[in-house]
Amino acid sequence: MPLTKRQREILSYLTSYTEGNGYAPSFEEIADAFGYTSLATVHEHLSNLQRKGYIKRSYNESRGIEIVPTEVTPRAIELPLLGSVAAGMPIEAVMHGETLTVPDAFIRGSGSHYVLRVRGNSMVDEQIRDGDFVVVNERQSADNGEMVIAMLNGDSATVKKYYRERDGRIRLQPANEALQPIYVHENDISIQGIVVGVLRRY
Amino acid sequence: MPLTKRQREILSYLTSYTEGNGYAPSFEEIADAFGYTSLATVHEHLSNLQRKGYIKRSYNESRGIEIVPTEVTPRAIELPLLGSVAAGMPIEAVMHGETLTVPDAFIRGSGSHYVLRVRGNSMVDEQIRDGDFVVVNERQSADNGEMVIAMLNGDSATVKKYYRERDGRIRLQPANEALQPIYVHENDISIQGIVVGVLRRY
DNA sequence: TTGCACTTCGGTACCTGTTCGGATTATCGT
DNA sequence: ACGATAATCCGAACAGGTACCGAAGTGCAA
Repeated sequence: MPLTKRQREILSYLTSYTEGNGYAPSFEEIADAFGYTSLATVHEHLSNLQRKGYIKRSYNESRGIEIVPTEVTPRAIELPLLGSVAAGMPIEAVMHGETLTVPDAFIRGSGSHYVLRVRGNSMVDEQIRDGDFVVVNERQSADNGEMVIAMLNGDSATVKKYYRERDGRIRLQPANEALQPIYVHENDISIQGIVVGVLRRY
Repeated sequence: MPLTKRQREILSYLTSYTEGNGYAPSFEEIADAFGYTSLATVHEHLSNLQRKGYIKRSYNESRGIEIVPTEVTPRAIELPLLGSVAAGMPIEAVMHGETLTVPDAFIRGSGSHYVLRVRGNSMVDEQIRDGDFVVVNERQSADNGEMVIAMLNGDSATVKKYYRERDGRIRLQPANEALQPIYVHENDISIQGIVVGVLRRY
């Protein structure tokens, strides 16, 4: 049940008053706040709000207005689960339309996003383990220290930390003491995106 | 039921207006936005949108347009963010109605769930770091090896791995080489829930 | 029982949506 | 290519709500 402009104003006055004082305003206070000279006007508005289900009222009770909590629409986005990525392994073929729902707080500004499943333990020291899902923001470039999805020679995708060194040399640093960093020239690498979030299910 | 170009334009105007103002636009506002000189045009478009099931309208009611929730509603749940938990620290007071949206794949069967923010590095060896969000399934008991939110002596909540040893003795194992396990009797501990998921934002 | 706070009643101006007849321009099946 | 159907638009008359008022009524509690 949608509200009119006035009704929305009144409702927001009710919520802010109730939130600030711990109890609902009286009819007279509402009338004052909106410049009404008749309480009948207040009564009518409240009746309409009640009819539309935004508040509940108890008959003839002073300050007997209760705001019905509006059910919040969960803000989330379905992102495609494009495949798996591991040290030295290519991104597997697109899985048949699988998706993962991700809180929208994970999406980073513009650009498209997708989800990959991490295979292997090359990033354990960055607290990413085998089987974790990483949310990737699609990009062609990265800043130092960011975690990137990088493709080498066009056929081998990995997740690594990105460090630009001198003369166009790039260091791809695994986060696992047992593994060595990879050094490549910037022409031999293509950044697929950067990791902006991690999800893990037990 | 597909929409025409014009209908889609109108529908997107409706959603953005409604989202921004908290109430639907009036016919006149719609007419202004699209340069119509007759409200009958607006009326007809809205009738078509209603016939195709994209909006609902109440007869003769001011701003009585309701947008029907779109096709693929992302499957997610808003869980309350109850506070922080750290080694040896109590769960902080309930934060004022903060929530975090979580993919519904994270919820475990029955029982209520909530979210806590992890403070400290007691679980780094389990790939949980300072600042991560853990999804907790509310429970009174746990199985060996599960990660639990445990409260000791009624005032100190921690996240640890749970191991039941003999004679009712419980070992709460941190996942950090630098920290020692805690041994308690099962009577001195209350399980708050078990960790079923981890979320991290970079 | 007295007063305060909410309720009901009648009434008005205006705003907003509805309906109808009509016209032009796509769109689509045959 | 053709005719039917739907979409897009207009203007004007109509109908019903919204937003307000003042005054009298009612229920509850001090």
